[in-house]
Amino acid sequence: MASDFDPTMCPVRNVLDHISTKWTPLILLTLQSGALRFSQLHKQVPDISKRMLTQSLRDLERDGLLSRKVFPTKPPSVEYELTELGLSVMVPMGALVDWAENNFEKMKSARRDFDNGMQV
Amino acid sequence: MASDFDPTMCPVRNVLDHISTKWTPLILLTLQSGALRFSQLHKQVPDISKRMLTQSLRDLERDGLLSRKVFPTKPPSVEYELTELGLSVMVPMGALVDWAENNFEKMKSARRDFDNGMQV
DNA sequence: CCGTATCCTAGCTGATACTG
DNA sequence: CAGTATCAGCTAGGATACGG
Repeated sequence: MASDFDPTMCPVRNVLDHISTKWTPLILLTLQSGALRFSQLHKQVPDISKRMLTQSLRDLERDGLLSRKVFPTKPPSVEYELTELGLSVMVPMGALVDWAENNFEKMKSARRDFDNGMQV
Repeated sequence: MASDFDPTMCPVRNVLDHISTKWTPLILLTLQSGALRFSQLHKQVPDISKRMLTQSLRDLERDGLLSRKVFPTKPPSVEYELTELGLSVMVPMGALVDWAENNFEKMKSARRDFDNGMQV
């Protein structure tokens, strides 16, 4: 039953795995307002390391969600910008973010109740 | 700069971390059509282990996204069902799933191009 | 300024066996 | 049927140092 299932063929799993990593949503969200350079992103996405920022940006570029433009200035500068595909994913993801902001308190109180042994 | 940021205070991070685990979206999606028993879920969510199913269900229950009802029959049966909060998150998440299904091919071809060295 | 390379650890995850 | 317990492997992620 389960063995005839190939995870790489499942769009839901496959896509969600790529946009639901620790940093990906925050990066996409930050770039939604417009193109940013590496150092700007590093400042605006709290607590991310350069290593993870680079890796996440590469993954997103690979998936066609953002573009990377290198300006051969001195010192070099690199700009990241959402592609059409990247902008399009921000519609549903934006809705999810809105949900998160609107229902965070409900989840917190549900957790409090559960932890206090309210489960019947 | 980054040190004045508390991840537990960030709704986006906090909520997304909980609904974007490996199994959570699939479980929510499966329960969207109605209540299911543990064994039914185990069959319908491909490749999940009992261990992970139990753990994911507990987390979702703790966050108030689903309810757990035990029927003291012999042998016991347990039903899981989305709460109002769980149903409400399926609106944006359903949109994301739709996006995933509609844009999976685009992502795959973007990846192919990238891997073939098309990056300028 | 924009990365890469290397090492290292925490915790997620699966496999397996057992219980009420 | 619906879990729990235990153990081991893997890998995402962080710290640090270095390079173009």
